[in-house]
Amino acid sequence: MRYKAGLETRDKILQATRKLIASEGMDGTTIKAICDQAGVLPGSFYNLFDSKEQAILSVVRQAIDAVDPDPDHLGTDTLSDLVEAYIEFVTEQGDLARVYIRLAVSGSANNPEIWGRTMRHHQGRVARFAAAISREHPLMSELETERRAETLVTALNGVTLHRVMDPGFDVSVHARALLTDALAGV
Amino acid sequence: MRYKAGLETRDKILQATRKLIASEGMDGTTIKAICDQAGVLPGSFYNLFDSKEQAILSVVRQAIDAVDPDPDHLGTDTLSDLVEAYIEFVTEQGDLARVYIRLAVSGSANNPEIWGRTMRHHQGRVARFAAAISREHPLMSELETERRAETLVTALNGVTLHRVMDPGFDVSVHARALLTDALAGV
DNA sequence: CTGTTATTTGAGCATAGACTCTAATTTGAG
DNA sequence: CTCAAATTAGAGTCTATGCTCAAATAACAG
Repeated sequence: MRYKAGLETRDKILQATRKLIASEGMDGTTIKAICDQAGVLPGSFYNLFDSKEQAILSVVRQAIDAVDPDPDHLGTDTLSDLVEAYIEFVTEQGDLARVYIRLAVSGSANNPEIWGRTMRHHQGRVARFAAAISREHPLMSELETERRAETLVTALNGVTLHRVMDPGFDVSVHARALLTDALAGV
Repeated sequence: MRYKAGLETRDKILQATRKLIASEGMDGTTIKAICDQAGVLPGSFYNLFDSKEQAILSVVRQAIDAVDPDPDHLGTDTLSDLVEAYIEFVTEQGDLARVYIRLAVSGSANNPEIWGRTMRHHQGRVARFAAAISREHPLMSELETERRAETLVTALNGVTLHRVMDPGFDVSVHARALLTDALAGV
């Protein structure tokens, strides 16, 4: 892939794949469906991707990146910043949020590649949350900080999980409540 | 199906289906895999079930029933009882917990039957949690009670979601933390 | 323009999956 | 024991899916 046309086609295919994973799931996303949606024929698909799995992995990477735009930036985010960023991700990028949740369930089950990625991402995320908590509560033990961060991150994913099922579910209310509760007793 | 042999075969098939959904997911669960695992041939399967979907739905029902053994019993459970029961379910019945989480993601997406069941179950569960909160905090407004119940139930599902990915994840610690936090600021 | 390389086309292959059918076997009520 | 009904066996059908390939077309560096 070196010409402009190829790059555009690649993009159309990835968009189609993303939309399909979000609506049909990983297994329900077929080559035919991707090609129809992208307005492309199988030959073109296989000119740009080695396999269906490769296209799916690209979308998986997009989703993970979208959750945590800058995972190494152990910066000055407050816990509230992190939660608000997550709320925005879930509400503004519905398709990617769906992909993100499906990752954990369908993807991780039988694909070690996806499982590894997801777990590493989760750990990084917990570390980031823990750092924020630690900044706001310097006296809290490291163990306690870590535990609170992990509880919060998994709980937030639960909220997203429910949102994926029920589009009317108000993510922001429940996510903010989790944030408040998480540090209420400190 | 009226003879004893048929009932036993039916049972073997459902066990196999349950195990397979837990390990491979709904789409990964094929007739051949079910039959191999159950030690049965396709002809027997279709003598007892109309379709693959019917077998899956039976297991789905099992999973939902196992989460909330007695959903109409708006009894005297405390919130802690409910959380502990859920912890036990997740840790003691790993396969069904996996099925339960997959329900929400893979199942609900394209199967209105499963989606409806899951949503109804969720509502019932939230109501049960809300009733327990209300009993323990009679002065709390109904709206607030409901919201706290819903946050807690979805957060607990998030903990289960993570446990499904990482068997080493300590459900009880995080679930109990959610319980404590949920009412810490009251 | 030209020639090389990238891209697209679309028919086609191989495999796997859901499900069917008929003949044989087993069950158990009377 | 008997016989109708239930169950099992297992080969076979049909469709969908992932992927390939050779030929035709488009892109673009020089």
